[in-house]
Amino acid sequence: MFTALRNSIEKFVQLSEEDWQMLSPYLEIRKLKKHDYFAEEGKIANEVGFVLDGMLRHFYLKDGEEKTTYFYFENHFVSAYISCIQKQPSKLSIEALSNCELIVFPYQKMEELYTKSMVWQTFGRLIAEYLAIGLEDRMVGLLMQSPEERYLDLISGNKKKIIERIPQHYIANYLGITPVSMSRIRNRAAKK
Amino acid sequence: MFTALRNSIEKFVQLSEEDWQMLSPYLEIRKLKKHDYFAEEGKIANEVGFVLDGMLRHFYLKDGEEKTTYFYFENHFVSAYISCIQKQPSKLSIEALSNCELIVFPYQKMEELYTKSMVWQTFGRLIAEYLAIGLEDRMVGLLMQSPEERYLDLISGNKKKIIERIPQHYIANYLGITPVSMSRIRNRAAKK
DNA sequence: ACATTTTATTATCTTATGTTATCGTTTTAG
DNA sequence: CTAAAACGATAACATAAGATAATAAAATGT
Repeated sequence: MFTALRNSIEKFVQLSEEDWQMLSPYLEIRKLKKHDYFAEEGKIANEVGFVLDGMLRHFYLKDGEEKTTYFYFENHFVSAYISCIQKQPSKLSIEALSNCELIVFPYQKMEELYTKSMVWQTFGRLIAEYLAIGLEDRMVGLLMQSPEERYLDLISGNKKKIIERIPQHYIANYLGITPVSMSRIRNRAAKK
Repeated sequence: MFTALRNSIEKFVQLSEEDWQMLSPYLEIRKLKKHDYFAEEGKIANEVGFVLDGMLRHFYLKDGEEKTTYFYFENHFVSAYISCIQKQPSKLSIEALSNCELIVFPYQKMEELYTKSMVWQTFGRLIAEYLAIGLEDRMVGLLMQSPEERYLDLISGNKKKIIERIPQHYIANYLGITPVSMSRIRNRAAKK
């Protein structure tokens, strides 16, 4: 039932049966319809999800405009993690881009596990480190590459699937450019 | 002697005398002269530093050019942390911008403490979370703000000190623009 | 199946940025 | 102290990106 989640956790730490039992009673399945929200700006988030099926985006509001800055896919965690950690109202919203099936558990429970078990505390550290590594990578791309380089990197590489399944104006946001500009980049790239 | 470090650690976790004794034997003072390196691209980093005095920058190489993307100041940790975590050759170098005095300890020792003590494991998690929060913030700025907005944010706010102590072309790198462009932004801003 | 909404491309115009180079000024190193 | 290097401002030009609008195509909901 929850084996996909367990497998993903075990990429970080090895779980004894006992460890797993500490978490599993608090897992539940949640289905989201396209356009449903998993987290909302202004609310303090306290849930962690794991995507069994579907995809989601997270976005910030600036001057009334939605700026999509991240996507979530199958077999990955999804959460307004920063809001959970800081216990501050979330600055971002998370919306389902398709019908989704998630495993959900309360972040509060996670924190409880941190204090009860060294294995879970370690997991918490490794997840945060993993997050930081991803963010650093992304930031370096934004600082050191041109929009065109970022686009070309995205459509090659292992994230090719991203570009195929997601509306382009969201991708444009993700790359830090306007949809119009991205369309031009695509045009230029196609001619080469 | 090492109280500044201990105070900074205790902003994250409370240390018993015993906890502190686990780390303190491995601390040493290191002095760097301006232009000395604390970490070098291509080498696997395994040191964490704490800045007692001075400042440093970290930079990546792109097409033979140095791109400065972060600065380190007094009372903050400095490390090629990603390289330590991943045990992969560092993609960045860290250079002293002035003569510096650091407290240094091996990251390996940190990892050892993680396994030996829940307090230190917790500290490891909180540090990584803190890092992730900072990176997320920075990334959002890069994605959603114009260079000019980023510059204005930088010179207001609590990081004002940054701009005053650091050569402008490094700041320009940090903001993701060229020194020339930043000079123009300064010019425009001054006229208002 | 159809009307509506969303999405992507293209064109035009404006503006900001990158690139390269020059020129004082300041800082640095020996 | 002096020569060399680093630094910051500015100019000129080319390029790319933002803003806006029009249009066509695709996806969506009823």
